[in-house]
Amino acid sequence: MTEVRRPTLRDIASALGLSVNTVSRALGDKDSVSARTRAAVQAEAARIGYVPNTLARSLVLGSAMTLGLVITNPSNPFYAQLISSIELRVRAQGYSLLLLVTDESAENEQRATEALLRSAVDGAVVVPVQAEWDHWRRVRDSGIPLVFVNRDVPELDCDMVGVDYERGSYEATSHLIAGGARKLLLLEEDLPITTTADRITGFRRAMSDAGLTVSDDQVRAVPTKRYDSLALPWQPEEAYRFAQSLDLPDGIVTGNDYFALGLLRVLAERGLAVPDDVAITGYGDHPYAAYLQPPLTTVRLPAAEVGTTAVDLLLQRLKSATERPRKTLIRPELVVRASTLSPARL
Amino acid sequence: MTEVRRPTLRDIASALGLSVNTVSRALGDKDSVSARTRAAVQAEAARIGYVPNTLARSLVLGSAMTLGLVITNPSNPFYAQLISSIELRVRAQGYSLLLLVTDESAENEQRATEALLRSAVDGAVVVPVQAEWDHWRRVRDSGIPLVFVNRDVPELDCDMVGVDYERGSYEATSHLIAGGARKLLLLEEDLPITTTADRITGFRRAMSDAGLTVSDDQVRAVPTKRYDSLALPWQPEEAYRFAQSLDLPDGIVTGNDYFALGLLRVLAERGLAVPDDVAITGYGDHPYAAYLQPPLTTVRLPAAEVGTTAVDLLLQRLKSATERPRKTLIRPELVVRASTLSPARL
DNA sequence: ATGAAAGCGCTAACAC
DNA sequence: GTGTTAGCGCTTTCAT
Repeated sequence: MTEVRRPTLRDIASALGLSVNTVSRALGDKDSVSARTRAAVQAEAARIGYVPNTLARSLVLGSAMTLGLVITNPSNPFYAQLISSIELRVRAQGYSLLLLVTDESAENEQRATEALLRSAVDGAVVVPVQAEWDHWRRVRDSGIPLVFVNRDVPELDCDMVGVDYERGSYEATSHLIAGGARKLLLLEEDLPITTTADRITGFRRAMSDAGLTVSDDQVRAVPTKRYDSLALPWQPEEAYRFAQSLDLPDGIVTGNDYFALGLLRVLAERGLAVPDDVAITGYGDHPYAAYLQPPLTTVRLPAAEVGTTAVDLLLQRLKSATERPRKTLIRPELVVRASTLSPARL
Repeated sequence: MTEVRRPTLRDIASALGLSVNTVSRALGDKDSVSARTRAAVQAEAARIGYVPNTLARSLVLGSAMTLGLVITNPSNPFYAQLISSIELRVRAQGYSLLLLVTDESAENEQRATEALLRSAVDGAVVVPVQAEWDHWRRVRDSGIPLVFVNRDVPELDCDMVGVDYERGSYEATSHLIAGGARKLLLLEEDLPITTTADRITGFRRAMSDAGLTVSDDQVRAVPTKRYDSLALPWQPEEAYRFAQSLDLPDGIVTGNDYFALGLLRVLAERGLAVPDDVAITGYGDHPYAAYLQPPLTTVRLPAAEVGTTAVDLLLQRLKSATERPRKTLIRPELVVRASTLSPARL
């Protein structure tokens, strides 16, 4: 492999006996360059394979045309879809995307903010760890707009796009109650994040609206291994172990599909029928949910819509920093399948 | 939000009555600056919240300390893990990561190479679409080292890290044969990529080694929707539909876990027992595989190892461009579960 | 140990 | 239309 010096504007200029400036305009501006010159420049550029140096361009323009994406865990299917939709939109708008993975670690997040500052991104889409936020204030204060996604940092008053987790949970719970369940259980993640808290709220509200009371042992957190995005932060395994020692009710709402998966095994082992003995709902509508035995009723998350909206908000914010921050919650959709469809109960 | 000018070396210099140069060295170099000056500079830098401008630095140094990752589909769990492991390693080495999603589209890939060239990345880890490769030659020839991952582009003679898909498929097939299956079927993706081809080879070889012949209708491609990374390129649904009209054998090897999922439903609907009537294997060991009914025998892919190795190869290549390209295949692991464990047959 | 000067590749003023 | 000049923020000679 030979060490190659990349062609610059100067190479084109000297080959054609023009000034660097003229070449620059010929390649960029609409007018202020004769058609002949422009054609000659473009021909020469193509011939030697000229590619503009974004670094130099960014330095003078003060913008790198780069956005940051700070995300906790790509192995979570919801976030994977988010990455795809965000990358798609960002690229369509002519920006590049810098990816930073935090693994639910505040320390990693802190380092990520430093990287964002150094790289001088024009803005960032952030799934915050929600443990600390002073470093985010620093980013915002240095003029880099942020859009929080999926979880908010209300202290900072930035744009935010999320999912109405409370509503999803409310609907799943109400659906179970409508199906005849009375003794309900909520199995949640033990992460200190608002998504989890919102689902708990939704569960409680649905119970309350149905005239049912909720005792403390009806809302349970499944112990979770953390800080390892090479695996998922939650596993069917953990829910399986946890549920083995559980006094099972007639309806279970879970905070994610993986929990439902572990649960299904426990129920099978105990010889309980789903949904006739116990009806269950998942959360996330992962690709396998429809193909479980029985197919899983679950809450479908609008990942692509969330991602796209986040990028659009960010780009708008880049144009006008003055508008007030907007908080958007996108409504998830309850997908009813056989794990809750118990004709016997209706 | 106030428009903020980021502090520069000059701000520190003028505040302290020093030259920009001295400040630069105080912040960087080991020596050649008095301890007093260095302390003063660092104090002032911290006070005003100085963050070096990577753009300017990169421009003069000729390296942006950025690597590219060009990947087809983050929603594929294998690639999601790859992204995590690569980002982790890249960041640990002080580099930033530019993410580009191609969605299995040659056109997107072409555009991705332009972005890589413009951004002047120091190198790139690439999961190639394998449809065209002239644009990759151009990237390599302009001095940007590439490491191909999971799929190779042999025409270009770059470093490559992959998975020994043939071996995984060989082992899965041999395992089914050892379990008593004689009439076997391979259900594969219909993507024109080497991973699929390699699995087919492994299947054929295992059959041949067992003295079994393979007719053309024993290797089938499941029709696949493509070009939409917001969803997966393959779905249980597709395999389900396809398998409905299939003459079922006593053992089925699938090219990914999603196919196995669709298959399980078909078998259940036909009243066939797994593994007693039909034994099946998946490919990928997705998080749900162990929790299916029955738990799925499948081939676990060493995603993290592949990702880490790829980054290490790339960084080595950045140091010495002269060594010969290395091709590494990492061995996957057959994970045996109940979908193939049929005591009755042994 | 510190400063002055040059330049990375590009674009934006301003002349002509 | 095109060229000249200046400068983005930083690092690297080379003086002092």
